[in-house]
Amino acid sequence: MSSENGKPEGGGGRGAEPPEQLALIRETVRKAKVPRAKPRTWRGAALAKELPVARVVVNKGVLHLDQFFDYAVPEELDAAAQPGVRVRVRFGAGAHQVRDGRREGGRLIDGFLVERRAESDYSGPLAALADVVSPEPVLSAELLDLARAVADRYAGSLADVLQLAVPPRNVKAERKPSPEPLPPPAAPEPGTWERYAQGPAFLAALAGGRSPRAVWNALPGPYWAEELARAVGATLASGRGALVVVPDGRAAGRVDAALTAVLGEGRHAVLTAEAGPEKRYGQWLAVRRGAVRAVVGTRAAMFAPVRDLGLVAIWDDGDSSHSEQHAPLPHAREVLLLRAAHDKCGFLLGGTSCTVEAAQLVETGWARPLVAPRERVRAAAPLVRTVGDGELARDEAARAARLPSLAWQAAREGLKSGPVLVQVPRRGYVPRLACERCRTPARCRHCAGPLEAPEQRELRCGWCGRGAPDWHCAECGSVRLRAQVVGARRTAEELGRAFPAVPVRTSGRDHVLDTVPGRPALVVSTPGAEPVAEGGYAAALLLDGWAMLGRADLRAGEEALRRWMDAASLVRGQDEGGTVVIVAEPTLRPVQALVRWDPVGHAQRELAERAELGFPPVSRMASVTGRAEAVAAFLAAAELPPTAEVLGPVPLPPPPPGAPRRPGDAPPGEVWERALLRVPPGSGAALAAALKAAQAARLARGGTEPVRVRVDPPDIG
DNA sequence: AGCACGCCGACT
DNA sequence: GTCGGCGTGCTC
Repeated sequence: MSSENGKPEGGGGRGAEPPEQLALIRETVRKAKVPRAKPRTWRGAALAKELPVARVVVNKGVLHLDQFFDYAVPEELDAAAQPGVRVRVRFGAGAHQVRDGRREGGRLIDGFLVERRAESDYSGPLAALADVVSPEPVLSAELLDLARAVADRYAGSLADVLQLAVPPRNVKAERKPSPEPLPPPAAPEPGTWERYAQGPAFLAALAGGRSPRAVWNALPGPYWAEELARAVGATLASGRGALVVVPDGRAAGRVDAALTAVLGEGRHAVLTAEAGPEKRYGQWLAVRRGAVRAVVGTRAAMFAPVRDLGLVAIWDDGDSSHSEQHAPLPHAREVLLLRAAHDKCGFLLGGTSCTVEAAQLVETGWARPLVAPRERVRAAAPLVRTVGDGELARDEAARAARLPSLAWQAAREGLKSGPVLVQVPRRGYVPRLACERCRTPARCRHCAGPLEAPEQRELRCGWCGRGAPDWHCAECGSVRLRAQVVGARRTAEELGRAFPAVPVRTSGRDHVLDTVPGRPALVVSTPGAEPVAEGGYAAALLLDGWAMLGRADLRAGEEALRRWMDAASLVRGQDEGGTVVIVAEPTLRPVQALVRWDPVGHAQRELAERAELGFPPVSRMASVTGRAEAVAAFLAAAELPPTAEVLGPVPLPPPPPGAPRRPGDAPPGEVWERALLRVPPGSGAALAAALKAAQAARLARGGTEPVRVRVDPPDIG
């Protein structure tokens, strides 16, 4: 909403006074009334005759420079200096230095020209544009507005968002002409959208040029990609463009194939990191130039400059890859929501599971549910059976072989008719070790970190990396270790031994399989890496129940359910005998939701609970982290909205050494604190603005001490 | 973050 | 007088 165009306050007037009287009078008058300046440059080089002022956003992410700067347009750059082009300008203190009649000082930096104007409201003399990098107008007014809105939403700077939104230039790609745009296709048939009560109506609305908004709970099975493609096709048929954001390259590949099947070649672009910079920029340019009207891609594609947007869609919004890793850490779902609101276009949020945010969109009435009738869900979903602690304890076979007998049974049955999926906890190759006799976890003598035996090699500490060749149990003195958590490879080995006639395949972090054939096989995978099986899996064993629910995180339940459902969706429906066995307490809410195949109900209950407790997404939160004094000083200086509540600050546990540093983590050896700020619905923008202002003021005063501000912090206890 | 300006103390 | 310390503020 708040578009602070140009300078926030007229801080001008006390620049170097011009020598001659007339100018002095003009200057005085201007100070008293509306400040306006004709572009004067230092050596009076010839300027563009029309609109000689260029408003520029400089490519510096620093918050206190988050404003436009005006430059004079020299005559020779007049034609090229169009809104949206990349420019180079002199920027920085000392830019007013005049030596030998030439302006020096100020470094050359990149920026975007956002507007040509007749006058500047800056009172000092304007520097001239140094160069127009390329005539390609990469920053449209729409993209600028979107970037501004995202920056405001996340208390970040426009330049930071633009860095995410506009890919780096590639000369070769820019020189190549984009293909000719094709006329709109005919609207596709609803196809498998018929399975959803409102499915055909949703497509018809898109094809008819309207902008329906839906939260779509997808039936398990492989049709979601094609359904997304049909929604895109319907939008194209209305003469508008469409954008689909998916969590990873695999999903992008599936939607890509589906789009080709539904629309034919040449109608869509794929924007993922996998293509090289030239190809990627070429695709991006084809979209910007209007040569291609449909886009599928991973999170960076959320900013894709699709012309005349009719639909934005996101698949599996609970996947953490939808969170951007660069400042200001925006989330694809929120960016697409901003686009849908601003462009008044259609919106489709789909997934097998359901996030609390998705449930909220339906609850507030902003989006309509797009769901299949209950009996259809029941038939399409596999039969889910649970193995709880009680059963596990009574189960001789489980204790002996680390797998409950129900799981053995399901595997044996399933393998008669097809592949069986085994979902095991992450970090499969590095099992946690414990004393074989008394089960005391094996810890490092120096730092108490967990000991590991990576790939059967020597024992060492997982935190500090020191070797532990002479380990013995501190409790009982035993020198023998056992794996406490059975890793993917170990499970694979054991299952392989149990079913010697069946091939075992693994899929995990560094080796992800895309598909497996429909023949009997054991497919061992970590969450998120499950390959699709031809014809669906006959059964799945979800062995990581305890691990997923053990995390102390607001989202632990939702996240566990999502990963289970993503795996279970690859299993045949119960009408075809598909079975899932999950090792987890059947009384737990997410486990029940899986058994009943009711992710929407689960999300609704979570939402109600969060509303009651004042948790996001009902309230909006932000975190402020840094050293204790820095956080305290920041909070004292910030003029927070009256509705804001400050929680903490509390010490932030230092991440274990060796763990990958994430944004907001303390540097090694420092103890940081974190304060959480909370505002009720409707005050999110005010909170972000206050935080941004406080951070800008701090940085402008030369604050070098790091204080990290994050809107929508993930994993809050 | 740079980088220049400004207002204080010690020097040829 | 003049050089240079670094504290403060600005960048079109």
